[in-house]
Amino acid sequence: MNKQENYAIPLPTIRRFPAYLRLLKDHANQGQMWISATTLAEQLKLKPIQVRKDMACTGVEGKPKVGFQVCELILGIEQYLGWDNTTDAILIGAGNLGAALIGYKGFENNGLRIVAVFDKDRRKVGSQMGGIVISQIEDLADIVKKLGINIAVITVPADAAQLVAEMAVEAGIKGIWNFAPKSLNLPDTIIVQKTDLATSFAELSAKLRKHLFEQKRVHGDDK
Amino acid sequence: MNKQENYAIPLPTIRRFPAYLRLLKDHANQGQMWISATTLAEQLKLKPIQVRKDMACTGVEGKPKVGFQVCELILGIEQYLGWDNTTDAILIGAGNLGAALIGYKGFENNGLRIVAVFDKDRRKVGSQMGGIVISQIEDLADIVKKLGINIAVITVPADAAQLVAEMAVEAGIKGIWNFAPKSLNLPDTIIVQKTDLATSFAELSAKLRKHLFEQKRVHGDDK
DNA sequence: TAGATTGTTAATCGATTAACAATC
DNA sequence: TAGATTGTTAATCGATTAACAATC
Repeated sequence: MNKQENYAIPLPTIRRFPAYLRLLKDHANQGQMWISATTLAEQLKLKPIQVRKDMACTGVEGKPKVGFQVCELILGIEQYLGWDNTTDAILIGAGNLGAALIGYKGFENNGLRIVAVFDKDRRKVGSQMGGIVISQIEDLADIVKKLGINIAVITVPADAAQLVAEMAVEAGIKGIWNFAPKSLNLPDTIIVQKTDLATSFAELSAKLRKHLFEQKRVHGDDK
Repeated sequence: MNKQENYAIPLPTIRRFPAYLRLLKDHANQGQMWISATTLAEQLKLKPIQVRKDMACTGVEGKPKVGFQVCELILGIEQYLGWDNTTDAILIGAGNLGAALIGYKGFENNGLRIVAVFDKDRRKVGSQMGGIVISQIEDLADIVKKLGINIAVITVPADAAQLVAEMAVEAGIKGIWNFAPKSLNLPDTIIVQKTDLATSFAELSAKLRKHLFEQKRVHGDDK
């Protein structure tokens, strides 16, 4: 058992892992063997001490004056996230967002493979999306059970989200990645992760507002 | 000047604002005039005290025993985020993700209106995406300046992100919403908000891992 | 009125940052 | 060796949670 399995890694650290991973892979591709926390921090606009703390969570040890072994860090992060193995998942909702996600190159890097796509629109059923034939939603339970799928990605409109989520859970799905702007009401045993585009835009809006406000003050329009 | 302009609202609170907003609008549509923090908390799986603290940030005051006026809260949040007025923006990268975002109904609700779309692929130029004609990227500066646009949404592949971001900044863009999985290197004066799909998936992966680990322990497979 | 709910003040919790000895 | 970098321990900062008086 790894040391870090006992103590939960802070959520902010987990959120930074993917950015580290991409950067580390870039460096690995360029043949770089070692990298320091200082360098990583600079390229991601973080503080070196924070990078060192984050790297400590992976269990990988660095060498003073040299830094960390790039490959070790990559493996450490991938192992922690379970991205070293591929996990099969289904996608529900063959709209624009679903298409974008399937086409999104990142999926492969994150160890997620969409093996079935569902849509309630009969006209879409039978056609392909990213090389995967779209199935009718009535077949969801059968396919999930047959393939032993645990994860569902939900990209249906908000008003359909709760219903398809319940269908997925009924079929045996354990984890849901929800892109619908709707809070899902499911048993506690189901892991739900929401990705809300509006949340991110709210952050931008707040930053812009603050920025404009501060500019105003500097220009003396205010007190 | 509003009281809350002086003190920054916590980022976690800002991140929760969009979910509150959607729920409040649902209630408003159903003709509900008042709502308590307790009810909001229940529906979003938060604690009542947290909702009260968040609502306090909007400057809206509630009535003991009754709760908050739904419309007031909606206006309070929208005003803070600047979502009560429409802001024009451009979108760079007419791929699947760009199409999904333009089609995404949420944009209108968030006061963001895409008025121009750019792509470097000449074959796409001239065709439409969500009712907007795609322009060649060479015209970006002219259009941004002519329309006085401040915000750019970037949905190009990772390796093109830095370049188009620099073009946008050069043209006068002040805020960037970056969907490309690449850390942008821009002047401090530019507000950059990234939306990283892998970040969200990393959270789900960590939760699943923890869940599996705890299940294992319960079943006694591990000390 | 009684009880639910608000808003405020204080306590707790957790993440970030600082300081510094250890080390290659 | 000297200096850059690590890892650890302590301090700081900020958000969440608890407690409780005020109130409709």
